[in-house]
Amino acid sequence: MKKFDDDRYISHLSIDCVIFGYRDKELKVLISKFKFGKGSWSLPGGYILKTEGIDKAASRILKERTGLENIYLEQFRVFGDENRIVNSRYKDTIKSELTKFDPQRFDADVTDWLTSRFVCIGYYALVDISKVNPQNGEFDEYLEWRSIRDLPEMIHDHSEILTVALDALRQNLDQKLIGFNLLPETFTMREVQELYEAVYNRPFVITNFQKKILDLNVLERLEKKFTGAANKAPYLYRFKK
Amino acid sequence: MKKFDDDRYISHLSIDCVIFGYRDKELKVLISKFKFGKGSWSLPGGYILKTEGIDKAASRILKERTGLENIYLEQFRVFGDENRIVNSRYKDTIKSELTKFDPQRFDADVTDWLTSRFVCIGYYALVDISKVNPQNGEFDEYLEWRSIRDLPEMIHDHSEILTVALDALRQNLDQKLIGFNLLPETFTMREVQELYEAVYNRPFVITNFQKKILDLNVLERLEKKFTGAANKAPYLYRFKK
DNA sequence: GCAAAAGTGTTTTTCCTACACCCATGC
DNA sequence: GCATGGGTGTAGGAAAAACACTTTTGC
Repeated sequence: MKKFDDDRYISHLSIDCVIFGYRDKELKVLISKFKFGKGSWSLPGGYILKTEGIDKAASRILKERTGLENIYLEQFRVFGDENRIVNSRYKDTIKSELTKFDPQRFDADVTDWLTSRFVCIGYYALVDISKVNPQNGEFDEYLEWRSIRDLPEMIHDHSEILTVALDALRQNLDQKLIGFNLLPETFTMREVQELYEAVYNRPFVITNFQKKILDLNVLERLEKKFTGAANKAPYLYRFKK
Repeated sequence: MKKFDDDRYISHLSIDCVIFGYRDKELKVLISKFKFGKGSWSLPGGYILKTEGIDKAASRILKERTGLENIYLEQFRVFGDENRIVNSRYKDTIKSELTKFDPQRFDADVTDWLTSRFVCIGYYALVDISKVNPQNGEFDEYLEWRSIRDLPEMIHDHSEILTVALDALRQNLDQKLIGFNLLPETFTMREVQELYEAVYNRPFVITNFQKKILDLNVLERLEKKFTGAANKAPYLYRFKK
């Protein structure tokens, strides 16, 4: 394999993505079992081409891992402490494992570049989890949807990045009406409520929740959904474009 | 003068600061009459040392221009469009004027560096305007406090950055109780109200405003302030630490 | 009919707004 | 006393929360 071409990218600047999905009444995050650094977990990330806008770079990185385009994306914070990588206890392991893995592709220059000081722009993404087909990146052993209530130890400051992303999501979910990006095309009111309960980790009163959401006037009611259960069939809704 | 040492800084990454102050019932921004680029206006900004955290860099840049330390600072957005500098109509003028101004300090390498593509981290700062003693930076002809209702044309995308900063301030003023950073140590309730009116550009009902602020329970009431005016003396307040 | 869940309507509470009123101050 | 602005109390209304009730569905 040919040498990793760090020269195409802006140095010392990276993007990390917190990809949120929703399934089984749980808010989930797509994280990567990292090939290097003792098999720790990491957020999907990447670098910015010298000729590429940062939103474009984030979209590209997401496309690579999820296969999806036009994903809902929000920049939420820059992480730029001078020691965030340099003092990381993963740094040296990663460096030596990279070299061992492929000395052609990762020579000393490249591993220095990869493990140097990085300022990281954090983005979070909201996806319809059923549409995602996770694709390993170059540094991923595999990707996995993990519940936000059951997160493993993560590399560098990625746990902190994730926490800040979740805070930002909680702040924006209501205000910007972005929650529907986590649901399929059509959904019942109960599903919306369960999503909110998963994000905020607290119950809502069903009748008031329904009123609140319908009063927003952003949903259109479709036909009923007959599940075969012995109870009244709920309406399906769709987000108005 | 010796050559501008771009090698100390992370390349393609900059910080711009929107410094808010409050005086004469108006919200003001400290902006710089730029020495180059036809004397346009610009936001105070700077670069990040390779060994320096970004918050630290922002503090340093602010210290240089205002003389103050421990300023309230908030990161609010990254501006990373690939064309934000490259396609700017100011780029070529700035480049040639820099060279003419000091060919030793700004040779071709340096001017290329300075006018290359930059990703810019936006910070806003809140200061007690009476404590600021504006200091020109290397590229400033002079600095000036301008009302947000009377802003000049600005270089590159600095007008947009300013607009986004003001939006972020409006979002956070209430929520994070940061407004008091714009006021002196002690202040009357009316002064708080006038500050809010300046920021949001709308009137508040005085009685209800007072109740709202006092109910936050973050102010302590001090002695009265006798102004010599023929009316009841208002209380002074101080922000509880 | 019955259990389960959906959905609607009503009451209660809380919060916000408007406004009337009293208070301190200097002349 | 009086004009001026500071500060408090209260009534009305809108929005949110709590709760009671009706409807639909499959067995």
